[in-house]
Parts: sequence; structure tokens; C-alpha cells
Amino acid sequence: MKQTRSNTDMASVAEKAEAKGPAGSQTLMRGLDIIDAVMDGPITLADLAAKLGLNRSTTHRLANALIERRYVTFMPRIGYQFGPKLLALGFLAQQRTDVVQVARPHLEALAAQTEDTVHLGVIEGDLALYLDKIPGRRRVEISSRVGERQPLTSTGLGKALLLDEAEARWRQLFERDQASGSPKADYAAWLERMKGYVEAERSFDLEENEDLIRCVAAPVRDASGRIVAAISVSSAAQYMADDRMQALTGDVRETAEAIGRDLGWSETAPTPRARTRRS
Amino acid sequence: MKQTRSNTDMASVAEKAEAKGPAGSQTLMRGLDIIDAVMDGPITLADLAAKLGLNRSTTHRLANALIERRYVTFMPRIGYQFGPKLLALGFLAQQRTDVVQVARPHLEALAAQTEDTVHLGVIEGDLALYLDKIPGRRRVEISSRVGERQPLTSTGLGKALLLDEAEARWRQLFERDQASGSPKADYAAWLERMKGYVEAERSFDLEENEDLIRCVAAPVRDASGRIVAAISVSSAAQYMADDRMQALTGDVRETAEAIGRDLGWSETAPTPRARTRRS
DNA sequence: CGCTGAATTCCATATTATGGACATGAGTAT
DNA sequence: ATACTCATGTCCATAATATGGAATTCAGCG
Repeated sequence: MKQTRSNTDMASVAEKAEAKGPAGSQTLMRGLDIIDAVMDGPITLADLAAKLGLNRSTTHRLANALIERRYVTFMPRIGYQFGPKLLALGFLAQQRTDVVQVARPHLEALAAQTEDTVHLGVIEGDLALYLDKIPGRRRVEISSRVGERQPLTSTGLGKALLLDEAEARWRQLFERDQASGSPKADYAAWLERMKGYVEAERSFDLEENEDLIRCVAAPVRDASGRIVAAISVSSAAQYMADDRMQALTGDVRETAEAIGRDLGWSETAPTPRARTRRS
Repeated sequence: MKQTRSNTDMASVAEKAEAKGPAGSQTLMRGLDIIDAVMDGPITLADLAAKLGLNRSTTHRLANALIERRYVTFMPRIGYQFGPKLLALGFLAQQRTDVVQVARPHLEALAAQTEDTVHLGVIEGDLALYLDKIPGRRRVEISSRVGERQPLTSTGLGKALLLDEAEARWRQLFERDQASGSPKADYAAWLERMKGYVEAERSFDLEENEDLIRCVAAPVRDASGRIVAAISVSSAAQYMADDRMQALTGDVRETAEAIGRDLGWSETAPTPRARTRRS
């Protein structure tokens, strides 16, 4: 190598650039960089080399290795593109991904940090289904149980699950939930609060579902950007003053996003905030 | 390196092994081997090293590079597993995959080889929708047009699309299609033929839809193993004697499978032949 | 409290990846 | 036709990079 080519020298040129890795795997890292680069759409060899800050020759060799493994495709006159292997791997991975298992460590961390009870749940039909629960370290017990179903519109978790839904569905569920007994609430006021929750990508439960229990919840999104689950931190109202709820928002959202990332979600993902308000 | 470690020496040990690639990217290839190995389920470092036929030290370094990039996950007491990056890439890739575009080169090759008209189609509601057509080199013209819809039960393409459906759906569609005019046919006979098509993963059209036009069709499966499209080779009956239809079966199925592979399908894929016979 | 079976770190070595230069090929303008 | 351009593909001497054996740490377990 005639020219000393240090990674840091060219860092300014490279876009995604290599976080140099555990050192001793430059070739692998560069190969993965190529996969990333190629995901932005068809690209020519020269552009690819420029984007990665490496020699065309090197880029060509690595790209061809990826082509042979079907991670990348090359079409003359078009350029390098993602390959079918990614479809196969993605599907395989999706099949073997279980929200509960993925979320566990994150929920435990959040519970340890807040000392309160943490829940994980999904939508099942018109109800929220609790999939997991890590009890808090406080004397007050939360009565929820894994496997239990709760109304969507009156629990923090449920409302987080509904954040992407159309207003029509909100109304429908709200009326259904109100019909079944619980203390009367005003739809207009509820709607206003929901709109605020949507903006904040986080919801509250202010003793609506259970007296003296308040909670902060946030939705979990998968690779498609869809809400596939939600998490919540619940505690007795005495530990959940308004300011604490505000303070918890950050932690809860961060945990929800961390779980999402483990499900393939990324901020720059498809349908990042495109609310799918149908019917 | 004290010990001469040539790729071919250890090829007997390695399972998936490296198809040595374009030489000059050993590290990348080994990294990709790790991804493959890890997709079979959680695995310890030692087992991983054994499976790939390389040193634990090397394996560890490469695996960690992949972990940093989120292609692989490590959980103590469990082992190395696929990582969330594969979910993200898979989803991204799926979003940008278009059957027509992917199928084109394969259809052209098949048309060139057979000299007959080749079609690509999908199910739309209760009909087969033609998405692409490569005209044959024979004097006889096939009247179909891209964008056109045809009955599912009387065309070769349509029957290929139905190969995984439940018998109940077959009957329902058959009766609906018969109602709308065409010459009467016997359901029992049709059913028997369909069962044969299912076994052969290929269907025929014996002048049912259009007089003097016969065709051979096969389904295209994506990464999930589901039938997402079908292709057919059509020609005038004079060029389509029974023996030629049998002979074409291989080519048509191979082309359909090649398209499927470009859509992420693999023979060892989930739901490979598990017929989803519901309702 | 010392095993056992794992992951992780270290470092001298030579194998592997590198990139400059050159070759080829397919459109396109002349 | 013929030269030009912009693209991908190939070669090979060089040195930087990846390698793996050995030593180390870590976490359960008996």
C-alpha cells in the first residue's frame, strides 16, 4: 500500500463511515458498510467507493463477494442494489422474534430504575392484553396479571397502543368501553388528551381504570414503524405526582424505543410517523 | 500463523463452508458464514467456531464485529443469535421489492428459450391479474393484455395461483366462474386435475379458457413460502402437444423457482410445502 | 472456595487485503 | 464506421491486516 490510508483520514469523506469496530475485522465492517450504502437505492461502483471512502478496486472486490452471497445484486446500467438474501434473512428473523423475550431485559432495567411496576402489552381484538409484568419495589401492589385483558381507552397501556389509530376507531372504542360500567367520562375531554398523547408519543393513565393508580405508557414500533406493543410504568398515585409523570416520560419512551430497535425499528424507518388514519 | 490453515483443508469440517468467493475477502465471507450459522438458532462461541472450521479467537472477533453492527446478538447463558439489523434490512428490502421488476429477466429468458408467450400474474380478489407479458416468436398471437383480469379456475396461471388454497375456496371459485357463461365443465373432473397439479407444483390449461390455446404454469413463492404470483408459457395447441407440456414443466418450474429465490424464497424456507388449507 | 466451561484479551507472525495501473466493454456522439 | 466516455472488471507487488495459540478473566456450580 503506497498510500497510508487511515480510517480517520477519510472519515470526513465517508458518510456512514466505519465505527472502526473491534479492530481486526476491517474487511467485514467495510462489507457491512456496503450493505448499508446499497440500501439507499441503486448506486454505481464509483459512487459506492466514494461514499465509503475507499478505492474502487477494493469496493469492487467486496461488492462482488456480497453479490455471490446474494446480499447484493448488480444490474448493468442500473447499479448495485440490495439482494434477495436480505429478504430471506429478514423473514427468518421475523419468524423467530418474540416481543416478550426481546422486551424482557429492557423492562427489567426500567423497573429497576423507576422502582415501579412495568407492563408489556399488545392489542387483542378490542382490548389490551398484558403479556408481561415486572413488579415494582414499592409496598403498593398493582392488581394486574399477565394474560389479563383491560379496556384500551381507559388504561395508559391501551391508549399508547391506540396512538396511531383513526379518530373513528377511538370514538367507537371509547363508547364501547364506557358502556361497560365504569364511571362516566366526557369524550371531548378524552379526545383532547389523546391528541396530546399522540404529539408526545406517550400516554398517561390518571386513575381512570383503577382508583389511586396512575401510569405513564409509550408505544413500541417494529421495523415497519407500526405499533406492535406498548409498555407502561404504574404506581400508586402518591408516588406519581404530575411532575414525576413528566419526568418519567423520557425514560419510558427511551425504553420503548430501545425495544423497538431490537425489533428492527429505526428512526429513519419506513412510516416513521405517518399516522395510518383509516376508517 | 504457526499452522498453515488453508480453506480447502478444513472444508471437510466446516458445514456450510465458504465457497471461497472472489478471493480477497476471506474476512467478509467468514462474517457472512457466521450470520448463516447464527440463523439456525442460538449457538455458543465454541460450537460456532467448530461449525465454521475456524479458531475461537477469530470467530470471537468476527462475531463481535457483527454484534456491534446489530447483525448478531449475544445473550450470556444462551449464545449468539440473529440481531435486529436483519429485521430492519429485511423490511426495507421487502418494501422496495417489486415482483414485476424482479421477474422480468427470468421471463425474458424463458420466452427466448421456449419461443412461446410468457405471462406473469397475481391474484386480485377472485380473479387473476396479468402483470407482465413477453410475446413469443410464433405466428400465433395470444390475446391477453397486461392489466387484464381472467378467471382463476379456467386459466393455467389462475390455477397455479390457487395451488395452496383450501378445497372449499376452489369449489366456491369454480362455481362462480362456471356461472358466468363459459362451456359447462364437471367439478369432480376439475378437482382431480387440480390435485394432480398440486402434486406437481405446476398447472395446465387445456383449451379451457380460450379455444386452441394451451399453457403450462407454475406458482412463485416469496420468502414466507406463500404463493405471491405465477408464471405461464402459452401457445397454440398445435405447438403444445401433451408431451411438450410435460417437457416444459421442468423449465417453467425452474423459472418460477428462480424468481422465488430472487424474492427471498429458499427450499429450506419456512412453510416450504405446508399447504395452508383454511376455510 | 477451588472447579469447570465459558467468553475475552494479547501479540508476534505471515497470510490476506489493498489499491494503483491497466484492460475491457457498452453506449453515444462525431 | 470510428473515436470518445463512462462504466465495470482484472492483475499483482506490497504492507497492512487478520490470524490463532496461549494466557486471562468471569460466572455459575459442586
